[in-house]
Amino acid sequence: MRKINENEIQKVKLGDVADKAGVSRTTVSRVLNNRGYISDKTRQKVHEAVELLNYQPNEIARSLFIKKTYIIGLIFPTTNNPFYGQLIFHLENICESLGYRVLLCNSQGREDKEKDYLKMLQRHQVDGIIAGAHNRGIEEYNNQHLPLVGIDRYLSKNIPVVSSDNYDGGKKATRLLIDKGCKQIIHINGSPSLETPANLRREAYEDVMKENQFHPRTYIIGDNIIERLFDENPNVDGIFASDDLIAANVIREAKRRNINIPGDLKVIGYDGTETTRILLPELSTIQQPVKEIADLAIKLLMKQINGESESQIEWKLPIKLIKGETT
Amino acid sequence: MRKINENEIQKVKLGDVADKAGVSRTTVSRVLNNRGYISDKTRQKVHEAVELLNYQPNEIARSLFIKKTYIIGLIFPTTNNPFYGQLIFHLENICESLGYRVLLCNSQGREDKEKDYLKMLQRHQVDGIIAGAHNRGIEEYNNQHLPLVGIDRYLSKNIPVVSSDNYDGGKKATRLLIDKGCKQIIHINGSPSLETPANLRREAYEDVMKENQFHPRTYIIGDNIIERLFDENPNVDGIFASDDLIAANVIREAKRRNINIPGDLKVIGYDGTETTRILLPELSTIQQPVKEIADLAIKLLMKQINGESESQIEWKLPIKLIKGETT
DNA sequence: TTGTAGGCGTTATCAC
DNA sequence: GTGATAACGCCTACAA
Repeated sequence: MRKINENEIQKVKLGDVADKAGVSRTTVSRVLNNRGYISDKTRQKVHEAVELLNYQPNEIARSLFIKKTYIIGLIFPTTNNPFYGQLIFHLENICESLGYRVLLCNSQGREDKEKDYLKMLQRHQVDGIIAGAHNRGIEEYNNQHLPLVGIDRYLSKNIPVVSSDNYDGGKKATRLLIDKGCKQIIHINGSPSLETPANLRREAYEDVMKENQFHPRTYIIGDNIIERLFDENPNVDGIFASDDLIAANVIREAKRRNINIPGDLKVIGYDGTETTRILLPELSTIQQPVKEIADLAIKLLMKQINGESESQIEWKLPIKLIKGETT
Repeated sequence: MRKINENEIQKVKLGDVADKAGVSRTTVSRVLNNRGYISDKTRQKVHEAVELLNYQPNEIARSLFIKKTYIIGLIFPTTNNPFYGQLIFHLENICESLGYRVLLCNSQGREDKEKDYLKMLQRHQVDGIIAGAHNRGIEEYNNQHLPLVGIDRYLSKNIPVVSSDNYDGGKKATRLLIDKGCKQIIHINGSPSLETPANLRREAYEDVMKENQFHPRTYIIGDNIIERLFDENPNVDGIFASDDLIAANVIREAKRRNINIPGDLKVIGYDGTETTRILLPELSTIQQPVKEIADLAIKLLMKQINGESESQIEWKLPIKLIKGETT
């Protein structure tokens, strides 16, 4: 960069390199992009000029011309959550290794924000979007001629969804509680109206309960839900929470009520993120294969970006039961 | 968007809107950017055409012309960490409210990655960068004529740094342990060669220990550090960990060794993120004002972006001591 | 009040 | 091998 005057900074551009090297801009471009025939002498002159001026190509101008930004949009509720934090870490990581950058959007589970983000990402000409926000279906996703992948979230009819095997997770969690002798098992989950594959956790819970002649009872996350659960079910002896943070809250409330875990009450969560494993290692949980989910999501997105076809829509990755000390 | 053939999708552009509305591109641009005088009739015609074609301005082309992208680069070690996850959440949030988007970079504490990211962000013409990666000083930050702010991290001589009042935090943590009767207090911290304000936590610890005629002893994070600490200090009765995750690991190891907390050993962490408060609510800790840090960092960055001057370099925000059940 | 023309920094096509 | 030149989609003087 060189200063024009005290306030304005002028970036070095292709033409400056060309002038310095005594060649045309075309030649510089060719050298930098390894295209066509270039004499070694010219190539070297150009490289020297690039070094000397510390030239950085302007990706904006480049993107405009090649109609590709190498930017992927990520729409998730929030990075302030161990599961999404870990997932986004891997997504960004993989993108980086493929030469893509990542535009981050925290939708906070708000439909209006998600729609705005979707528009914004399109205006910025992202090459694709991976979304996992916990919203109801957003019709805007339907008519996008844009590479799209959902994680744990149905976006639209033909958009691939990657998730852990939620049904299997729900089954294993519920069975563990039953095997451990629980008689009154309650499930806590998000609103079933959010059309997410996580609903399968509830379905599995209900199926397994019925198979075993138990009465399923699901509490929907909301204000004071955990206190209410305990108040209304003084004999509850097993709780399957649909994520680890809820499980932690259950454990705290149980402690407050002097309910012994796992003696009087057994608790199992869902997610099994690295953060949870460190902060609450004793929690029994269903661990999602976060990295594998990220890998697959990117793979499916890249297929779309590269115009390759893929007919499978739903992808379920195996979960792992972690037996801790809370069951 | 309209299809040209089966495979190619052509985006709607300004010219298409102009044609549809029967005006020039200039006029459409003026309407959309609210510039100059436009008759109500024309304005309406344009808006109708925009609706009809579902036109989305191409921000890439726009950025190229106005030489501003409204994109901020964020360089942090990883979103897979409660503190950074929460911090990045707030940073993104505030940016969004100001009309800026965020390009996320997980440097993983690797100097090479951080340098690459820095170049990449410049090629993408970001309007500014906020970095908090845990690296040694990277000289590339010196010669950037680019708005820059560090969080808990000295980037370069004249780049503003925002952090919590680490010295005060270290002081309060150490004092709490002393007040609670601990005699052999050990501190665990990252490498002092990382030039981060977090070093002040150690300094404060050492100062307070000396003031009280105690012998300070700091363990540097590394392999099996916690086991070693316990092996080498069987009488340790107080541990001040420089973050909550380490504190959690200490607690786990103590449990494994049947050391009673807080009876035989008192533990205090640092950060006090929302995630920690949920997963490990009993932990005593020093809570950082994460949202305030984010607010201030963005404010300082925007000042630079808008060319306003600001002479203060170091900014320390007040922490809060949380007395839990581990002390 | 609206349109024409030129340029933002890069790349690709076509000459030479 | 290399160099003009015309895009990419948008915005803003300057004209009309």
